[in-house]
Amino acid sequence: MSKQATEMLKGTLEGIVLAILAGRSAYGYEITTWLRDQGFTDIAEGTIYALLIRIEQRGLVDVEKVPSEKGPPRKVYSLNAQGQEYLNEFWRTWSFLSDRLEQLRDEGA
Amino acid sequence: MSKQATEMLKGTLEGIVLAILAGRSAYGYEITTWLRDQGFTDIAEGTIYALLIRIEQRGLVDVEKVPSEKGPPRKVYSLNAQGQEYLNEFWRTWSFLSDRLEQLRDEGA
DNA sequence: TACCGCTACAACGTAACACTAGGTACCGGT
DNA sequence: ACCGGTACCTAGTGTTACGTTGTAGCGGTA
Repeated sequence: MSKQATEMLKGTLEGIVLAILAGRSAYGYEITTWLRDQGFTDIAEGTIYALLIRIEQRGLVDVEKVPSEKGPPRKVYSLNAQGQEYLNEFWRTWSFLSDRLEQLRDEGA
Repeated sequence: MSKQATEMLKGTLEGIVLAILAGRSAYGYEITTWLRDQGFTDIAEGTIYALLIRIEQRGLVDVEKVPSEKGPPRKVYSLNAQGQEYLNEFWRTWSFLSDRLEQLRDEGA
């Protein structure tokens, strides 16, 4: 992946995953494949798992172990109230940044 | 500053500064105050200077020392061809990310 | 003269995060 | 018995923004 994309993902990837979980519960492998389908072809699996553990430890998500037909049991994550609040804050921060950047791109100054 | 904003700035701040320099030449202190005016109230001075040194070493900007009426001489930065190309790449990367996020926000999934 | 505040730049160590590159384990089909 | 797909996890590395501190020139003021 381009170094630009890597750095730009810092902070936003967390928001992306939380936003996904706001729509529906999901497990790590599922999120990874979904991201790949969306065009994030170069996001490493390990990155997602590390991120999920982080947000779990921060208490932003609830976890449930669900046995799978194939392979080891799935850890299904779902956004809880605290996570929703954190996600709202994320959208506010991102909107601010997004607005500034759009302005810069249009005005050229 | 919120930790979210801090992380989200990684990668984007560089693009922001390059975008500013695409519009006009500027020196560190000027950029810092401009950013503060734009609402980036918590960006540290040291952060900007470190960033400017980085992009200078990568050859994205040209530098000219200009004596100042007040204080030490200014290092005036201006975007060169390579920097412009890098900036274009930045916009492409950012557009991709921005599109995905807008989609997530609207669909809620 | 002595001091303060503003301008302008730089250096040092720290925390957070995504990446690379592995590893473990379970299952079905050949 | 083996391989590929599913599903999860860990250790170490590099980049980046932050906080803090330091240097230095200049103008105003007491």
